[in-house]
Amino acid sequence: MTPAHPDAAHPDTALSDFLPFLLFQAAELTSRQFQSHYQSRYGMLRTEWRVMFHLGRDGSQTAKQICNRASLHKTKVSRAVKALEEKRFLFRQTVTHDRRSELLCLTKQGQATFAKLTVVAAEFDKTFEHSLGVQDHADLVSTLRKLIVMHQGKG
Amino acid sequence: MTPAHPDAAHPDTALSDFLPFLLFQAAELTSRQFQSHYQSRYGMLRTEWRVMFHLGRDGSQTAKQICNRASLHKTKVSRAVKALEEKRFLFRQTVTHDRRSELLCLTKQGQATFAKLTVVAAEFDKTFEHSLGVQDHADLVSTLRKLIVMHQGKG
DNA sequence: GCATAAAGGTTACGTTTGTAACTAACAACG
DNA sequence: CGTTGTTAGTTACAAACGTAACCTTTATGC
Repeated sequence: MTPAHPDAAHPDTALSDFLPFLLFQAAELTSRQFQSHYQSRYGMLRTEWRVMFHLGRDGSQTAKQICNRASLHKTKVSRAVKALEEKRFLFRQTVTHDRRSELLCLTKQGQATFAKLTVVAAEFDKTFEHSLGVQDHADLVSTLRKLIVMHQGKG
Repeated sequence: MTPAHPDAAHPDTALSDFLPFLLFQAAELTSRQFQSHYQSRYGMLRTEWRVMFHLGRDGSQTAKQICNRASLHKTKVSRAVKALEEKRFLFRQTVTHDRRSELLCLTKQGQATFAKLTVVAAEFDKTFEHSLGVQDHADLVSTLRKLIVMHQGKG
């Protein structure tokens, strides 16, 4: 249909693909497909769902911890927390020994919503396992984890 | 250091991780690290570099084709093209048989910049190959390509 | 041919984002 | 203690983004 490489110079050193682009594209396409589940039903934004996921999975924690674990910028987290708070999905609990940071906790409603979304997310994840195969899916997750750890803290 | 899972309910069905998040995190961390190469030296934005990459790799093509191949929204591409044009990295060529779309072509300067950036990108990609191992790196690329193809056109 | 619909792009507008500056609380050191 | 520096988090502002509306040009139906 589309003629490939109409006028590109293709030396042997050419880059057939750039990993960051592939990652971005895969992330974007898969994220978009799941978006409707939290956006239309609960009015949540992507970052809000991400923050909720971390709170639901790892339990109450400070904003800073979420930043580190999810590689999210602190202003992004700050705004998502505010939004989730206004929607009564989480509340803040002051930590006695350090009043700079607050412990973020899911409310009953937040926990319930997390539970529902997690079920859908797990099903969504299953579709990857199904289409890629269990082994390739596991390998992908494992490799991505390595990549993330390696690039953590490199600014 | 940080106590894990202070108060999370963890049934067997719990989702240990969500693939879209892993993809996003990996994409974000790796993209950010490469950003300086095109941003500080050439004043390019991420989407501009992406558009230039596609033009350099696959040759002159229309905006629509870039949208499809890179999974980028048409307004994003439109703005990136405009910016690249103003920086004299590309020019537009009207296609005789269909005056709605224009063929986007890299200028000499654009080609030169692409060539330089591609070398750095290839080196950057090599670091992945080195840290993950050749086989795992190849598997990752292959799996990501499958994922992308599968989710292409699912809106 | 003329009306209608659809495709390729651009523009307008409101929302989201990132950078930088800021506040408040703690830590270190004299 | 008091000064200085650092950390957690918020806010201000400008840049970038997505949705929807728009303008052209091409395709379709009659």
